[in-house]
Amino acid sequence: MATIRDIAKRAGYSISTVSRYLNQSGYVSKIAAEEIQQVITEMDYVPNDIARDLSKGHTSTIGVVVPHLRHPYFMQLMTSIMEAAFAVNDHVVMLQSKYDAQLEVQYLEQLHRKAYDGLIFTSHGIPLTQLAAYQKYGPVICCEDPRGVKIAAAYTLRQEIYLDAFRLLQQKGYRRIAMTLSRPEPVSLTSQATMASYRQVFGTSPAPELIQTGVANYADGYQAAAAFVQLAQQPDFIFANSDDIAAAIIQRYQDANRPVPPMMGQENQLSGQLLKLPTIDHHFKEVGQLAFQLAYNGQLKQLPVQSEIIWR
Amino acid sequence: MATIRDIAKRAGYSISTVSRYLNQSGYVSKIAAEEIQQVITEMDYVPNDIARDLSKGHTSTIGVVVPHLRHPYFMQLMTSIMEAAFAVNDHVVMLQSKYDAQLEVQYLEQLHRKAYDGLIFTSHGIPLTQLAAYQKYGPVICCEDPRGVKIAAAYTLRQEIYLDAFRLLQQKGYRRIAMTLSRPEPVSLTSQATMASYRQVFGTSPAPELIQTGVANYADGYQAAAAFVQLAQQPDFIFANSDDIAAAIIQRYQDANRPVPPMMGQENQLSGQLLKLPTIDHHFKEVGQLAFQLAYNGQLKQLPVQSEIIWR
DNA sequence: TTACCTGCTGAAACGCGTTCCATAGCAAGA
DNA sequence: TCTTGCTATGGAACGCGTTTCAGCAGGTAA
Repeated sequence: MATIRDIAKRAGYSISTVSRYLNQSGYVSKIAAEEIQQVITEMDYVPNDIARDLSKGHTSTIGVVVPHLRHPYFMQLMTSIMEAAFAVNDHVVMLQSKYDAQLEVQYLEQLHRKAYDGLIFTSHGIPLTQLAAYQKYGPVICCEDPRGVKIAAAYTLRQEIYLDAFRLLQQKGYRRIAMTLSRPEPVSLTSQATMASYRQVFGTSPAPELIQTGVANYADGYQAAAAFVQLAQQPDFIFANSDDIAAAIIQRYQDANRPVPPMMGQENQLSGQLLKLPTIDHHFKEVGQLAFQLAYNGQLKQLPVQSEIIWR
Repeated sequence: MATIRDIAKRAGYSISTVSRYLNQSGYVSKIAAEEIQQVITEMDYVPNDIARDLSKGHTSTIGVVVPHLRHPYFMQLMTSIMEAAFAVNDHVVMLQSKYDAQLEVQYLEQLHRKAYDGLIFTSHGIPLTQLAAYQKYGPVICCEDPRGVKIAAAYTLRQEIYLDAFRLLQQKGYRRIAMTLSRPEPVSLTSQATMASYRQVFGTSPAPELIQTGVANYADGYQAAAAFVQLAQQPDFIFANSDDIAAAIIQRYQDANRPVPPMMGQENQLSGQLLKLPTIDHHFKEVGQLAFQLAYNGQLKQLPVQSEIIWR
């Protein structure tokens, strides 16, 4: 492979001049430019990006940590982050964490090692403070309410929208509300927000038999719904953690030939549109864009985004 | 930031010894190892990945070119490629092409510039031969039948499965079959395979009013279905290019209060399962894995994968 | 005693751009 | 005529690891 030195030698100019020509910076005479270009074409030369990165001290790449891609939440975030990165010619590498603490730390260490210019955690298993500690090595952005932790963040105001949602349900007369959650309460902020909102609106915790945790996808939902179907006293409403999961629950009720309770989902997914389910759109597109901006500029801001209830 | 030279100096050993210690290669005495480790810990040192990449001459990163992420085909491929890359500690960067020739060439040039160790095209706008030409700079893998072009490939045998599918439909007595396609025939190999198979089984091309192109997602499908709904002579079967799109078509028929023709989708998506639609599973998971292997090993093999009709 | 091997270490070259700084010709302004 | 100042260009250091190779103990087999 030809290097910039080969080009310089063959063209009869110095490395500096060739570099200046390549980057269109500084002075290069027209004649020099032409001669250099000729040699470049002849030798099929292109500068080596790795060397350039080393010299510049950055990679124009940001890492996005996702537990997995099954949940549309991550998909939507990924997509909008990519879109934003694309606009400024940055690269995005997807990093799977599976909520594995070791992997998450590994990615943070890679930030330290300059493998990325910044790191966005769409979700995480290790404590937020630990993420924050790595900010000395580069931008680390989380996608949740940092609640006092000094870390860059772009996130939806879940608590607020859940309050609104439960108030709406209360107002519509629902009292016995079943729920699915992705991860149990102490671990997941989303679950925390959901439960806290419920308690605030209804004054009590929901009956334990009305809560199913560990529900992340259609299959989980179908499985979890079995518990609801069996209940002697049926819920009068089901608050699912995604439209797909709501769809799975409906399926299970139908397969069991039982009347399907009214329900709502989240994420405004295709399945919800198909089944005309009410849903909550958390505006993840905006969250992703903001997260990227924070990573790109290295700002330590915290940017909340408003969610939206879609009733249908 | 501390460098390996700082560590060497402070520990009183040479750079080589530190490097050997870091990589657990060659000889390092126990005492040296301990002293070096101590200094590393003190100075919070980690080697710089960019420098390492430059030295090694590769990035442990492969690029995956996707037109967009809306189509689940790309999602599934991406996911399985990532999964495979993850297993060997490689990184995956997602590259959006939007079928833009300029962008595709840009990514190929980046391969030349060593930004990636290999490049997987899940789809492409520029000719396959042009992709093939870049193989001199590194592995370039396509995800379609290369039909004689010398390029690494992992792909599903679409033509075969479409033949099977149309034969099945013929056998079930369907004769007036409507279709949705993502891109018009000369551009898209998938569309080509679909139409060729149709012609081979039924002896003629389908009536033009039964074909809708440019249909890539739910919204497109809903739109395109309007044309079918209006037809005086209704199709007796609809062959959609994805389950989601089939779902959209059903929706449109229902919204228009017209009887819904039987139909099948592709991709074995959630919507298809929900609506109990027959479908074709193209086994993209396997395709993605194979594509990654080819990129990783730099082999110039062509690996076809069998699809599967799921009738329900 | 010579030959050779193993354990351990360091100097220096290498990978390949970018950038700072110095040098120099030449023209316009003082 | 002497400064400035701009255009052009080159030398060399720099970014930071990896790797090759030479060298030097101490030990052992021939």
